[in-house]
Amino acid sequence: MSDQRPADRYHHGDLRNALVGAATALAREGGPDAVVLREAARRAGVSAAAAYHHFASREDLVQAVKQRSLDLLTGEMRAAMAQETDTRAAVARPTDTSLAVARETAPVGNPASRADSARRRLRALGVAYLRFATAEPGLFRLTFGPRGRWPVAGTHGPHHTTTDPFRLLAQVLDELADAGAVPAERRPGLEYVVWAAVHGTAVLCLDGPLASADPAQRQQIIEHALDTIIRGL
Amino acid sequence: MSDQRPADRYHHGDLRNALVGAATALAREGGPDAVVLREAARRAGVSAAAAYHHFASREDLVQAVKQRSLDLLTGEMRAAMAQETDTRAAVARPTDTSLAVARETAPVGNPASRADSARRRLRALGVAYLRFATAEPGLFRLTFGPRGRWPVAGTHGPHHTTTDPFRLLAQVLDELADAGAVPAERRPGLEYVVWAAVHGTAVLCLDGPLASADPAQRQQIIEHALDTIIRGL
DNA sequence: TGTACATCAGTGAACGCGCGTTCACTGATGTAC
DNA sequence: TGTACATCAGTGAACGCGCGTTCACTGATGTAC
Repeated sequence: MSDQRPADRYHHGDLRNALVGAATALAREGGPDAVVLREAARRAGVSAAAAYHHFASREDLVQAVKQRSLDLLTGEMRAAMAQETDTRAAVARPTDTSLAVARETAPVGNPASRADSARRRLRALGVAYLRFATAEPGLFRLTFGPRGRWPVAGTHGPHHTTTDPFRLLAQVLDELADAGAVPAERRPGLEYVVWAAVHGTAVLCLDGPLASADPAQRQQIIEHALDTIIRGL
Repeated sequence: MSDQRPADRYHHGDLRNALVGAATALAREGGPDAVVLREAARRAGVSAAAAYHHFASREDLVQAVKQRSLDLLTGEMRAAMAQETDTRAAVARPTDTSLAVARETAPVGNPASRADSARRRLRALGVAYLRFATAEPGLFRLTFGPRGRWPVAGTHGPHHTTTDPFRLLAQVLDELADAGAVPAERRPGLEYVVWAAVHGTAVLCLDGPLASADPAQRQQIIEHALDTIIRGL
């Protein structure tokens, strides 16, 4: 799937997408500062001015890239969580292959096993987040830099108008609280605490002292961090 | 103390310092991208070319700002820790006003009280780090951005050739391990785990979803995060 | 104490760069009749 | 089915911007004799 326009056509047909694609590639290669409108247009095989029929400004284009990047992360986190849910469900009910999210299948088993399974899912979410960060450092820095596109909680009730990764995290923490693995008084705001710890680990791996560590050591720290967070709940 | 050169003098006398000072002010005001060599020279009352007698390049100047910023953070963390040490020492020995760092006065009291006091110091370090981040977001982003000036552990033995904040953290964690509050097998790499959690909290407060939260809520999350980390050790 | 001179730390003008953005335009498309 | 025309999505040249950096230079300083 090339973003390049076919040479024989005057109209591109899907230029907006092509520009976002090219800009995303730029971000992937060089992070936030590498997202250059003129270069994205060049890669799409189009004049720079053409971009202004689709975006009000460079910033507008960058926003679109951030959104696309966040969508990618969301997809991976959903997949990681669904897989963990499947695994668990498969143990209990071998024939169930549904992709239903955790909440719908959670109230199964005794509290201890429910807590265990929620902890596994929480860990899977963290692993997915960190995998994305290390696999796509450019996109990660763009999405979570200053004026980034952070997932945010909605203001209208729980699990409503909420961007997905945040919602997934909230869901798992609710399960842990329901199973008694997190005292009720500690539940409020816990999303931010867990997120901060995982995000900080990503930053240390990408830009911090762990950037120059060898992958094995990095992986060890990641495990250590996830263990510590879960233990601290 | 103005960085501006006295109008009647041709030679500045302390231009290098003045440039770093002006550049630091720029970083304070606008973060990494705001550190513009020409503007720093302007503020120092000097031509842009003059800067090249003191720095090889803009990047060189930026490095100096990063170092200065890290020194500021180091100072605040040392102070926070010394104060917590003093408080503790004052309880035990009211007349002792020395600024000796914790390690030198640590082996006092039973393990439980030593652990408690180390936990208080760990918390104080975290609070100081977060206070710096929120008080100086521009410097913080510069110092801990990509290609930042991260404190790093030295390679020659423990607590050797180590930048200070890292060393302080390692010290407190050693105390906790000595007091039995951290199982020995979990001690290696724990600096990075704790640092990641605290750093992530800072990022969420500066650039993330907590940036738009009111200070009271932010403070609450901070306390929650520190509690969770310490509990998870 | 005075003078010649090397050295250091400034000046100001200029360069090239690549960017975001605007402009008047033109080619292609599709719809009304 | 053909034609007029509005609309949309491109072009390419140009603009201004502020930056980092270089250059040949000059004023101030301090040291050797």
